[in-house]
Amino acid sequence: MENSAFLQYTKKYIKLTTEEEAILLSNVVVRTYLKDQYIVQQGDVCNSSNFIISGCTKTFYMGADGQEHVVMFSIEDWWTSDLGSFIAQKPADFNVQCIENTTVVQFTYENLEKLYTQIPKLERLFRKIVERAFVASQKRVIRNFSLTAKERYVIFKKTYPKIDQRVPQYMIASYLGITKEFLSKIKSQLINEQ
Amino acid sequence: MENSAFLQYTKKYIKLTTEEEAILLSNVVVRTYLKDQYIVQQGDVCNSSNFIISGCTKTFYMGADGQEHVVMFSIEDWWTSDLGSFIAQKPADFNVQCIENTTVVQFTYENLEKLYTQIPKLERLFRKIVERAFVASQKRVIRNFSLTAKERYVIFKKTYPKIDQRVPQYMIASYLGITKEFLSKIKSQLINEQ
DNA sequence: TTCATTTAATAAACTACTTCATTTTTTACC
DNA sequence: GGTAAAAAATGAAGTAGTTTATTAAATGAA
Repeated sequence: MENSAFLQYTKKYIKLTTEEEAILLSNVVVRTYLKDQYIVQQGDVCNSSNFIISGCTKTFYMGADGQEHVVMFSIEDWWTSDLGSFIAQKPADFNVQCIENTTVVQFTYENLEKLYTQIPKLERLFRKIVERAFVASQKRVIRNFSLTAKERYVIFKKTYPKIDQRVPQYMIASYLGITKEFLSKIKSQLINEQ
Repeated sequence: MENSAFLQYTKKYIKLTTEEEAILLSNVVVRTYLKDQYIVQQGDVCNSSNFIISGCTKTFYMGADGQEHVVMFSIEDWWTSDLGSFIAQKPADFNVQCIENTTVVQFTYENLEKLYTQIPKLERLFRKIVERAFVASQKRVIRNFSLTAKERYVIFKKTYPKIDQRVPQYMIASYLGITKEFLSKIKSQLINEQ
C-alpha cells in the first residue's frame, strides 16, 4: 500500500489510534504525476500539501529576468508545496514540478483544516514538521553566506547524494545559487585536486 | 502589564479562555536583559523561546574564520531563540544577544512541553508562528540568490525601517551577507542617485 | 543508426563584491 | 567639554563568480 510509508512517517512524531489513522487516510488522496508535470503553479493558489511516496520534485520560481531559481528538491519521505501560498490561500510564488514520475499523498487545504479539528494531534505533527523545515532553511541561509560555492557544492553532495545523482547539473547550480558554467568549473577543479 | 502585548499577540492566532490565559501566564517568566547580554549562547543548549515585549536582539554565529554572521534581528512582537537547539535540546549553533535593553516573555522547554499537553490549542499557535517564520526564511534564501546586494538593502530598509534605524550599519551588512565597506559604498551610491 | 535536442565543458572578458589600508565621523564616558 | 574608542566613509588592488560564445558529449526519438 502506498499509504504505509506515510503512516510509518507519522509514527516518528505522533501516535495515532487505528480509528484516527482511518480518518486521516480517508481525507487524503494518493496521486501520481508524470515527469515534467506541475503540482503547483506560480500565480495559482496552492491547494495541496504533498508527502512524497516516490519520485522527485523541484520547487523553483521564475525571476523577473526570466531565470529559473531552484528553491529546493524533494524526494521520498519529504514534503512539497508552496507553504506560504497554502497557509494564506494566496497566489503561489513558486512552481513545484516533477523531475521524475512522482507519487504523493496529497492533503487539500480544506481537508487539512477539517483534519486539524477532527484529530488535534495533527497540529503537533505539522508543528514539528515545520519546525524542522524552518531550522533547515535557516541553516541554508547561513551556509550561503559563510561558504564559497565550492564548499556548498561539496556539502550538498555529501548531504544529498541521491539528489546529486538524479538531478541535472544545471538545476543543482541553480539550487546552489551559481551559474551552470561555474558549477562545471568547480567540478573540474574537484577532479584535478585528487 | 508587560504580558498584555503577548496575550494580544496570541489572539491573532487562537482564542483562549480566561482560565487558559491564566495557565499560560503562570508558565512564563517576564525577564529583562541589558544591552549586550546574551539570551542564548552558541554551544549551550538553548532552553528558552522568547517573545519580545520591547528591545532588539541579534541572532548570529561565529564562523570558523572568527567572523560574526548575523542571521536575524528581532524586535517587539517577534520571537527569538535558537529553535534548532530548543526543539532538539542540543547545543546551539547561534548566539542571541541584546543590542538594546530587552524585555521578553520567556518559555522554558519544560514549561512549553507541559503547556502543550495542558492547552493543546497552543500547538496550533506555534504551528502557525513557525509556518510564517519558515515562509519568511525561504523567501530570504530566494532574495539572496536573485537580487544584488543593493537591491537587498533597499528591500531591507523598506521592510524593516525600524531595524535599519536602530541597528549599527556593520551588523546590517553582516545580515545582508556583505562587508561593511561594501554597504557603505552602496549607501553613497543610493545618495548620489537622487 | 542517425539526426535533433538537451546537457555539460571550456575559455576569455567582465562585474559584483572583498580585502586591506587610511581618514573622517560619531558615540560614549571621565 | 575633551578625549579615547567605536563606527562609518573612501579608495586601490584583488578575487569569486558571471556572461558570452564555442565545442563536445549525452540523451532520446524516428
